[in-house]
Amino acid sequence: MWNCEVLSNRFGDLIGVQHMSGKKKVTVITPVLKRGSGSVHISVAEAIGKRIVRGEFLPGTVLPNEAKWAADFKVSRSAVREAIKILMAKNLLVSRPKIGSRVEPKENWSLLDHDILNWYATAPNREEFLLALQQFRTIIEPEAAALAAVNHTESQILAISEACRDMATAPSLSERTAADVRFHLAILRASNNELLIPLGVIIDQALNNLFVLITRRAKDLHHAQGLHEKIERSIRLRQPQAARVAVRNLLANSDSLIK
Amino acid sequence: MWNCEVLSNRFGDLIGVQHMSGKKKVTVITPVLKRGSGSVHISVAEAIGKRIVRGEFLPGTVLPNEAKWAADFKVSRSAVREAIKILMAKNLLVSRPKIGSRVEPKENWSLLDHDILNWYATAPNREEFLLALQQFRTIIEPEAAALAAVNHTESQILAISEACRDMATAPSLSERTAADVRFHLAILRASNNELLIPLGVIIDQALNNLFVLITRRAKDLHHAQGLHEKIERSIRLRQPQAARVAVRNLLANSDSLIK
DNA sequence: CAAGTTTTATTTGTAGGATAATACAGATTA
DNA sequence: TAATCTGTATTATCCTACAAATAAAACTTG
Repeated sequence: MWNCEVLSNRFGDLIGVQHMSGKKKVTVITPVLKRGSGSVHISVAEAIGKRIVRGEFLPGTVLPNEAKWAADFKVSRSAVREAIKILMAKNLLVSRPKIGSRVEPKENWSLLDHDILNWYATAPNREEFLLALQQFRTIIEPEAAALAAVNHTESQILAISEACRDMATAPSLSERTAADVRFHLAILRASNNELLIPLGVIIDQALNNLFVLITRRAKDLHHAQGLHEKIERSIRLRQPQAARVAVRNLLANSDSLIK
Repeated sequence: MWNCEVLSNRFGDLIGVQHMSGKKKVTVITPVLKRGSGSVHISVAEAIGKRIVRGEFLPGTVLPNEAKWAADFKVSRSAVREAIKILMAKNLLVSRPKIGSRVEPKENWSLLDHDILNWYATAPNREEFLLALQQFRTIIEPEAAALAAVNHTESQILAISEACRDMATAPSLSERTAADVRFHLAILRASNNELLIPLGVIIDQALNNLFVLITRRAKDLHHAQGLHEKIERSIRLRQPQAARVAVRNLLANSDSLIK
């Protein structure tokens, strides 16, 4: 008689089923596919991708072959192949005939990809990850704001100002966070350097991971709002240096909330 | 009687076949697949991806359906589907039943992806693109160098110094460029912020597009070498501010070569 | 025995067909 | 008119079969 325990992490998604026989714990974990949301190949890509990103398959190792994934997940080989193509496109692995799919060195991963960041956020080293995110923001955002102060168009500054107002009037914390993200993305767009725009995923990720830490005290929220408005005004008045400084102040403020 | 003209761009890859009947030029361009290099689905993804990136299918429009692509390229529908999954993974499009594959707004594209960057480099607006690349570098690289000056490990500074020496002793211009790329990537790694590493594709792209513009005069090369060595020394001696300034000088120098 | 050569086995790559699910558009009905 | 049903086009999924590539084993041959 087998005794099965369903494993799940603190984020609530299923990791697998651990089989036990008496006291002997069998190490084989049968992966379980989270069905229902989206199509099958997306779910498979997510399942395999998460396991790679979490370090279950180290760079250089070859994954089980397509037939095995298909059997494990109880899906067709085609679905597995499409999933693997997705992971290939994100440079998590390369696959060659007879060899199989080999996990690429971490350097090649498209870490700035929306999905990979999400998978990464569920990985063990969360604090370290959050600090890297914030450090990245302090590199990008002051300069983006300075560029926005110089280059923004009329409609772009309108978007920034509107997001800033939405932050002030947001009824809930989650809506405030959404407006916050909109605010920073609007600044990236207003920089009018299209290469900066993909970095929005970093901001999105950071703010949505940070907002649980943000203190709900009205005083702090009011202070943060003032910092945002200072950024908005500097950009609107086309003062790049002031914008740079204002963004640095804001980021220093949220950094202080982490530590 | 039909008169066909094979179209190719200045990079030598085939774009399509333009059919002509007398003086009436038919606008339909039959896509041609560049076979031979890599697998079919990769080629298909590249062919479709390039056409999207070049603006042939504007954001919001739906692509021809899978059966049509399969017929046009004379490949199986499975191959087309795998190609489309690749483009989905890079956020160029979303595909849903009954709707088809719709091109995503440009904002969502993973522009920092290696492949997309390459496809982008073959698009019409090259000069603009190069300027955006260089602007991006001036945002990232000074700060990366400053971080590297603070955080680098022993082996990391060794890699930087070695690449710097390789630049000086490189026998050919292409080898010099390769060492140049290695140098800047080594600095990104030495920053020890893993989110910065994916930005290496920007540097790679910039340098490999720039090197055709670089004057071959020995004096200029010697000057550039001095600028690189100044960066190397500042990082090695753990002087972040000096490193920042040195990188800015280098980038200003290469900017002057463009204009 | 050593070194190269051929064969074999394993895995991904490609093809094409069958069926299901989905979502929009238009017809039908209350 | 409004709600519901039905048709239809398209992707989603699954399946089977075969092709191509290549690592490893078996086999020559000097």
